[in-house]
Amino acid sequence: MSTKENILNVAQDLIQRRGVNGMSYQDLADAVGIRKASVHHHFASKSDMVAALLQRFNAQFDQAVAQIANGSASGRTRLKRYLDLFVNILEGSKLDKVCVCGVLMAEIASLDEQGIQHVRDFLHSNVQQVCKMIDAGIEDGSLAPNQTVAATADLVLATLEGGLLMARCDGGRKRMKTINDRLLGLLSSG
Amino acid sequence: MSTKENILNVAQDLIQRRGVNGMSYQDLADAVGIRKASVHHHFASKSDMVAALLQRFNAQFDQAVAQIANGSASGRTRLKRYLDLFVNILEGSKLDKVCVCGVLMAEIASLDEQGIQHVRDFLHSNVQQVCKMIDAGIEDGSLAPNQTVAATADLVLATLEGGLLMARCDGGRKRMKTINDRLLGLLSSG
DNA sequence: GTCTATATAGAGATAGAC
DNA sequence: GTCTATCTCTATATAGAC
Repeated sequence: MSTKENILNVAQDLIQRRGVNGMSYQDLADAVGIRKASVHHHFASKSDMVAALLQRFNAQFDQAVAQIANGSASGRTRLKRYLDLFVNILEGSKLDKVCVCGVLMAEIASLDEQGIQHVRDFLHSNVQQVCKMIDAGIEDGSLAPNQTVAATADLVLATLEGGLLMARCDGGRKRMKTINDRLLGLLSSG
Repeated sequence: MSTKENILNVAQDLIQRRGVNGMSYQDLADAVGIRKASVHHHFASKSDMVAALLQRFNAQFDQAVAQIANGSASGRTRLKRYLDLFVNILEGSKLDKVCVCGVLMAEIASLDEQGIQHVRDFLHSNVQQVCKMIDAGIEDGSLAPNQTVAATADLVLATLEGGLLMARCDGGRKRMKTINDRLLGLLSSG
């Protein structure tokens, strides 16, 4: 793995645990095993680094979500798998991880326009994909029909982002699963 | 208003907009119109200040919530009023505010044990009160019966905290209202 | 691509005068 | 209770040698 990728991996982990403002070039250098100046060689400024990280994260996450959204399972099953994506961000560690974009939404004032746009892209892309899953679920009868699919998708994403923060703070993976089960129950048919 | 209260007011505003790590004693001093050393006179350390702020915030919020939860309106109406409490955190300004505890959940790694406990207290207290509203709604028939009231209350809080972050990032108050309407619709009877 | 060294700025915090 | 002055540490960032 290249040093550049290595830096991004460490940066993502630290951001998910501590936030952008809680992570420094020194932290990155220490974790990767190089010097601060070497980190600057790969990413001239911190906002450059955050932008590169978000671009990569969005691409990776989009791919995982697309695989679920375009699957052949029922809409409900696809949605369940999507919810599990977020549960699996929590590893059960002491200072656990949450969604990258969840953290950055809370620190949005520290981002430049490019960073903010990446976070907005994450939201937009995810809402769109969740809409597709819900549409499929209504079509195949596994999810309850409703005239507000976009609002429902927004609700799903809000619950996931907020649920992760809550679960990390108190209750862990178990609490996150409980919230997701309840959400899926409310959206299911029958 | 005392200088101490003044500092807390400014601190709360800044934390809601920028986060704890995005706010400094210098920012507070500038906004209040005193010097950094004077801020330290009132709150020796930053974590002292955050603890005092959270204690005050929880007490104020608890009171507002209790007034709603103990009201005579239907459970559904009480829940609606509770959701509106969160909508009203957003003022429609450029860099808008979100829930204090929503921000701190994202920055939980920067808090000491006392601060973390205050955030947990916020969650616990709010979940409890939402449970009361849901119970009342089931009793009076305005909300749909379910065997998982605690999980539903968790879902409500997760949606509110995540919804605020999303709405501030993109869509504003309108988006927050849409999410809350959808949530209330899913929980309502009939 | 990595290093040492340094510049510059800001952070949280303290001492002591008024 | 507020001030000036200062301490110490850490932050982002750059210059230039290897």
